[in-house]
Amino acid sequence: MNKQEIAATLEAMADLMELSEENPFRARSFRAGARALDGITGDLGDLIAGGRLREVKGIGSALEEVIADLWREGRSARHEELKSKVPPGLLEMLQVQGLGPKRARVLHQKLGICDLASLKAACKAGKVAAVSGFGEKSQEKILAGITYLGQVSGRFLFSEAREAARPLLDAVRAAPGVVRAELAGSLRRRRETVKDIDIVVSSRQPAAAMERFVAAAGAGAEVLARGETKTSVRLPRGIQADLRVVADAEYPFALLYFTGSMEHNTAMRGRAKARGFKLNEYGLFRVDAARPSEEGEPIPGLSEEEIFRALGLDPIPPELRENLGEIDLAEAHKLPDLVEVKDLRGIVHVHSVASDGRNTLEQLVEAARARGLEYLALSDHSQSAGYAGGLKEDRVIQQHQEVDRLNARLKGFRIFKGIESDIRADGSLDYPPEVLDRFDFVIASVHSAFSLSEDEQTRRVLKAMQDPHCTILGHPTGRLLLQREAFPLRMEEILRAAGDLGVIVEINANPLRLDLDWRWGKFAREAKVRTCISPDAHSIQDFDYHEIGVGIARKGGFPAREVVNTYAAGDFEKALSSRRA
DNA sequence: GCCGTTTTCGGCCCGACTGTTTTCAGTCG
Repeated sequence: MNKQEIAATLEAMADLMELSEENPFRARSFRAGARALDGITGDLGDLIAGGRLREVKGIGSALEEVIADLWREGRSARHEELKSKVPPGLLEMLQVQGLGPKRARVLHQKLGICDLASLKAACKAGKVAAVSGFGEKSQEKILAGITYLGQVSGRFLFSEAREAARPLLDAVRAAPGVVRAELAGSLRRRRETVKDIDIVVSSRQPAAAMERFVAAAGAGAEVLARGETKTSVRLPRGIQADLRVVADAEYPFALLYFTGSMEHNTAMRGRAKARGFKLNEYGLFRVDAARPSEEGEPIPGLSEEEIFRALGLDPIPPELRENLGEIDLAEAHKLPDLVEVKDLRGIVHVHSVASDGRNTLEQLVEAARARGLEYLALSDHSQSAGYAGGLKEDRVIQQHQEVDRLNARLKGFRIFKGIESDIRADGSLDYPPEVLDRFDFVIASVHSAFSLSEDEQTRRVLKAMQDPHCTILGHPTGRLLLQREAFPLRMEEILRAAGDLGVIVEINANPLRLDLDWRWGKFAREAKVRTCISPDAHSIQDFDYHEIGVGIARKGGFPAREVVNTYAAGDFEKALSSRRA
């Protein structure tokens, strides 16, 4: 098994432990172990062989043994034993919202329910409502949860979620009594995909804010919960949106709490506790050591930044609040500088209607200018991308004439002539050299043969980068998980080669972003890789993906030595040409 | 099961909401 598979197995084992009513803290340890495994840099095999796995915080002797077994044998006796105690279908039942291990177990014992299918049948037959501890409402909720599971995979693209969130946030901000309101959660952290929309608001009239929120969600939305401080709705397109209302004095604490990942928050609370505080979404309290059970003295008037400082930390930007090492960096005053929206000068990797984009070149230029950008690096699909209306040579020439006309007319804005050239299965680019010579830059991307082995895929990409025309390596770790465009690649090798060759590597909407940042960050810095933040935009709306790169790429070298689209147009052009020189 | 500027034993983040109860357990984030 590889590292990811082992982590997933540990999570499954934790579920199984909860289903079989083992010590809940043991289950928690397995979950922590899965996360710890995820955060390991370097080769897991080396750690295991060297007997150094136990040095990883959160992994002790029991987990070490299980992980080593899974790594070497692909199985663990402990896992087999757990599985033998629990019917396999019970695991999938935990995915149903509102159904946890305790109640899943009750249903199994009382009704013999052992999977989603039998659960659905029992609900329809009204048997679930008759079980003690359940009722009509529970039964309905479970049924709705099963239906929902079948409809939605559960995660949404950043741009889609942000678009859905905007009217909700606007409506809440306009509600009477509202002081402050902001997006929180994974949207504020700018994850490429998010599970739900979180909005935090401070208001003197909570009910009014809830009212506006529900109204803005529209008639097609389903209200999932509505209390005094929290309202949850499911929007018609399936995204859940949560609104939390707090008093204004509590706002920074609520924003902090609802922005961080669960792991980050847990770590922050643990840190607060270790320092004699209690941290929750309402405040930071100084705990009296003599009377630890009492509420404690709240520390008034802190901003979000000051909360970090009170805990001995530099303020951690939302994009980093994932508990992947940022707390240690903040303590050591070593947080990296992040690229901000205002740092971006140009937009790279954009498709127009000439291939499979939805906007004309003029529209794209206007949208880029409206965002204050100074240049646009145009890259329609190349000729072998028949599925996407890729450009044959004659259309390339035609497009270049159009770009020349526009550039002559535009003041203070520049369009660069590029192409997203398919990397063929054999690693070659799909135009002859004399055509590739016509472009200011060439993005080489994989769009086919995703099922090649990691070894074959790596060799293929390495070969494409050898071509002197290759300026930029397009979305090297797969474009989007949701579009199933992902492929295995040995990233360290790729980054090293890119550094040596002067090839710019795209960072764009990418489910492996954190791997790039944290796990390979040190390596990439050593390899001196240049990157560009790319939205791989197929429409003006996709420009939002540009902002996913914000907070990722580091100024002056983490993970990249340079982020080329933070440069002015002239320097960007030099960065492009430095490859061919 | 893991961990230790409280501890090698005894803790382990914490609060809201729901549905089912008549004071609370389960679930979620």
